[in-house]
Amino acid sequence: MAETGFAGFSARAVARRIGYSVGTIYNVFESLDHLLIAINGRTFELWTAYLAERIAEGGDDRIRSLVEAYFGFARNHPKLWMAIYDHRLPPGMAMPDRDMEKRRALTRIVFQEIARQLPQCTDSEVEHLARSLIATVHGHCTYELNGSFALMGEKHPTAMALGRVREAIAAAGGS
Amino acid sequence: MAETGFAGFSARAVARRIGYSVGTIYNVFESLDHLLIAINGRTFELWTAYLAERIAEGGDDRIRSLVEAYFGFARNHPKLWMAIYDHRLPPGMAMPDRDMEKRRALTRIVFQEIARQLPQCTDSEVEHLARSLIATVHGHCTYELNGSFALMGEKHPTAMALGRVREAIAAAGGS
DNA sequence: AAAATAATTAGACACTGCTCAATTAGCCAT
DNA sequence: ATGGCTAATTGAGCAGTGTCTAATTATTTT
Repeated sequence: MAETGFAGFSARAVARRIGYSVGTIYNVFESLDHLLIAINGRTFELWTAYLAERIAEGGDDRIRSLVEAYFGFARNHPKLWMAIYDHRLPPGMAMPDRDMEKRRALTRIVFQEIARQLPQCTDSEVEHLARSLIATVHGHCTYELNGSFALMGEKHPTAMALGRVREAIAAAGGS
Repeated sequence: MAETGFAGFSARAVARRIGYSVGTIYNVFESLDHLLIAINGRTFELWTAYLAERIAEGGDDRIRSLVEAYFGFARNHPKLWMAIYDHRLPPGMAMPDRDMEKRRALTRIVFQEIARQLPQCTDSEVEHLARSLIATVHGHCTYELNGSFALMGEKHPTAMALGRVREAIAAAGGS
């Protein structure tokens, strides 16, 4: 996935490279969707670990560390990162809870850091804001990776995202 | 595209429904990518027209009209809207200028409205901010359409996006 | 060594994007 | 009308895809 990207990914190519036949993959994974969920779940774990480490080892400006680590992981693994959002579950299918939890773990890190900046806010307020800020940074990150920002001549997407986050935290009464 | 979505879209299905064979489609469009570019180009035109109309017919709060129209179009045509971002050009291929222009037209509307709120800012400042706000709203819209916000229990994505936009304009010295 | 279980495979099915020689349709001058 | 020319259209074929299953091979247990 990291090499081919979502569009070029196929179960048959995986089978070839691991030296098994297609059938074996379908014995291990119920369907291609399940394999993709597993791959994206792993990506979420890597991403979460990367965020945690960069925040811990970063300086006092934890929000800056968070935003830059968000971008950093996506830039280091662009195809893995994009695959997370390229894969859409077929209508009837629900994501297994184990994989949902991997996604929540990343969200929780953001909650914690926003809460730290807004000690006077309720949990509910923090969660609302955190979700909005995740969407904000996600949007900037998407435009960076798919080349839209480059096409528009935008050279500092990370700084812009950080600016938006800072303004929102300030508006909510944070530091 | 509006019915099947990007993943379920195929040239053969198009051929069946227009009563032609596959070959004809490939005589008209150089490749499937070119057909997808044409479809997404049309979507951009529809979207731009919708934005312009809603801003013109909306009230004094033009920023609200803009953000709500951005979301509104995506909600009215979720599969068409998502197809814009689902389709990625193969590495070597460049987007034809006629289609690039359709995308710029939408961006220009946002520039104009941001500039209106920030008469004291330079064009360059407005363009930077506008790009960032597009990314911000895009992120919220993506999370709404792909169900992430619903999963997280977020009920007012449009209001959140509008809030972020308002804060950013205020921080830049706008009204 | 035999029986039972688990792992693995190859092939078939229906689908995909894409190409191209062969056919059909439309038009125009004789 | 007829023949000739061009433009439009076709569908079979290629290599690829996800998915399923009967048959085979490995492994473990008895």
